[in-house]
Amino acid sequence: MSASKRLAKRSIVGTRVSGPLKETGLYHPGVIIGSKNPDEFIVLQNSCHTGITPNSKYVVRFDTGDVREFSEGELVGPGFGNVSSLKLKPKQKAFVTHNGREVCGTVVYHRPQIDEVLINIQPQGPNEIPFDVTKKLDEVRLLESRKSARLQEQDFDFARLADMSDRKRNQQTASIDVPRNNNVSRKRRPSSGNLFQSLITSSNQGDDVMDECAAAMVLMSLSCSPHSPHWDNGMISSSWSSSSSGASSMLSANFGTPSTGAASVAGGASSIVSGVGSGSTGSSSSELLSSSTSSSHLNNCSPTPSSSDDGIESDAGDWDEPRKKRTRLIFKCTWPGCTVTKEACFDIEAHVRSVHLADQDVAEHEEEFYYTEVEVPDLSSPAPQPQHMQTQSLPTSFTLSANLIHQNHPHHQQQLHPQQQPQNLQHQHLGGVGGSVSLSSSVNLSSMAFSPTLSHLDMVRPASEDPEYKLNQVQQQRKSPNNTQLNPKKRLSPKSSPVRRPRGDTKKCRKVYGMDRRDLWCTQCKWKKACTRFGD
DNA sequence: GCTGCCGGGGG
DNA sequence: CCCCCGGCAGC
Repeated sequence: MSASKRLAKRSIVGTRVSGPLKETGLYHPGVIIGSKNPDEFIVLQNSCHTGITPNSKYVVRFDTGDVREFSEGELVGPGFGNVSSLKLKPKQKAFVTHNGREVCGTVVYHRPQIDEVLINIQPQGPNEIPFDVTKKLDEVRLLESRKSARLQEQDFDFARLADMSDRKRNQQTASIDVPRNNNVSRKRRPSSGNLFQSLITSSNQGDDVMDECAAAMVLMSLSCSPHSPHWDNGMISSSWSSSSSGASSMLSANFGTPSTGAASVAGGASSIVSGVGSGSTGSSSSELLSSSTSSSHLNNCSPTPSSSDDGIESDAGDWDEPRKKRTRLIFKCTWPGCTVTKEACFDIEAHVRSVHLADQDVAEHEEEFYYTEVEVPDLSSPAPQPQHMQTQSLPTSFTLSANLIHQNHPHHQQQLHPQQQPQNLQHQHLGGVGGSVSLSSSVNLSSMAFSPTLSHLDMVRPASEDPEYKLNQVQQQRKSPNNTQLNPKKRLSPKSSPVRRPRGDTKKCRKVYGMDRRDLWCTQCKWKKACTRFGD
């Protein structure tokens, strides 16, 4: 039950998929680097922006470097098609598990009528010889597994796994639970490992979609339309800044409908809602983060947060376009007392690492927590400077996104999957449930509420358990002048007092069933863990 | 003292 | 991953 095992929500960008080359019909591995959706804006205005329409095109960069577009149905991968629907062609590169390890081979033949795929496995070592294996189609993968299965699991919501195992054991809930109280419940709705997967799933189920759209429309109409002044002026920029504005407040008020409503919307449509700010749910940055992340992939350490991207989450970026031209970003060291600013992320990282972290055994990318982007007027631009564009510190969410940008900076050898990064960060900086030290003692909700999130998972998960919420807390703390914990090691110290979960006041298995009927307890109660059956 | 549950450890 | 339990802390 460690926060470090949780992952942040994900965007479709970065998802590994396999797509067919028209020339050969063979599938090749690649990564989604964006999407194109001609209907997007219209859909958005209708407040039913699920990010998916039948016309969605996904831009996939093959591992070979080729970039191609595919429609949803063409792709195979998490959230997309399944190999089981394919007829594999000879010479198709495929991965299967053989003797407990993943091996790579090429398809010799595929006989769908008997569900048999003969795969020739190439030798993996000098002492091995090629051999053939026969597999069923659904045992064949077109994508290499990422790391171990364990690590793969960690890409998913850890608590979900616990829930699933619990559910498996109890077999008492056929449907997905909705948290009764999103503030303290440890129990989360199972979250898909892939946003699109959940979106598509709900789309396929059909009946949820309209409800989600309707809910989103209600939420949207409560605040403002895309045409409203708030929308045009305040929201986007406030979403990028820590400054307060009426629009933001309004958004937070109107969208801060915690779990009761939001959870029911949880699946696809919440991305709509979250696209305009999830407000006081407190989780703030996620999809904004994703947006920047996707941009970062394309722009490689560009200091511009929302460079244009055809990706599905680039809405803010599109609207941000006019502002972008009038401001620029510099990188400011946030180490207490240090006022160094740099033009390039590379430079500021070098500064932090060499000056502040030089004598410390810090984790990789640790330096990323010690600088932030600052938006400053771009004097080279002739455009007038609107009032709300005074020099502003960007929200922590953006700092994070910048960190993600840096992940792809050439000087980082380690090319992290964008989805892995939040976990990485969290792992390094959050000690346990509730975060380390006094992270949750003073949470500046006001600024967090302004950052929109485009991730529907925010709406599902209690804000307090949102990884990015915690990251925000970390960074809020770091930015706070009252933050006296200068040494990251101190922050990370396990000695630091974790914030204990408030004691639930509802009945627990122990009370309900008593010690003599311990076999009726939920697994968690048996294990002296937080009760999942009567969780608050 | 009872109870909930976190963190850690064994298998 | 399953299971157990020491120990902390709220009540």
